[in-house]
Amino acid sequence: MKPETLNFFDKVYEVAKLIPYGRVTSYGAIAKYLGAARSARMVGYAMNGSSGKDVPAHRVVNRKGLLTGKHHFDGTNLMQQLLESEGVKVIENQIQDLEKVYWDPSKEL
DNA sequence: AGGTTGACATTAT
DNA sequence: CATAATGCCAACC
Repeated sequence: MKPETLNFFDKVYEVAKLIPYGRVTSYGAIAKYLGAARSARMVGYAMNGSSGKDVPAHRVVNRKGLLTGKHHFDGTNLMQQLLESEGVKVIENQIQDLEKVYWDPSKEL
């Protein structure tokens, strides 16, 4: 039986799960890796269904390194807490040393 | 079956 | 160089 929508979303989940510990990536990077470079918005949309899955959505941020999606999390600063817990410095929803923790699947993979 | 929305990104002013 | 507006693709209602 089909649990849920098996499509672009699942692909996004797969990549999100591949994000190394203490590392972050941007929606556009994942989208590009999937071949949908212009579907960056879809990636974030897909994360909406990440709830209950093994997808570390807290490791996915926008191109600015800003935790734009923290609004969708359970708590208010939950996302930031998770990132800091992995060694990623986050101040005011903004990731510090983004260039250090940035992980591009298209490059690393 | 169609219209609107969306956790972004890019291009133009 | 900084800010603003539009575009994209696919899913959701």
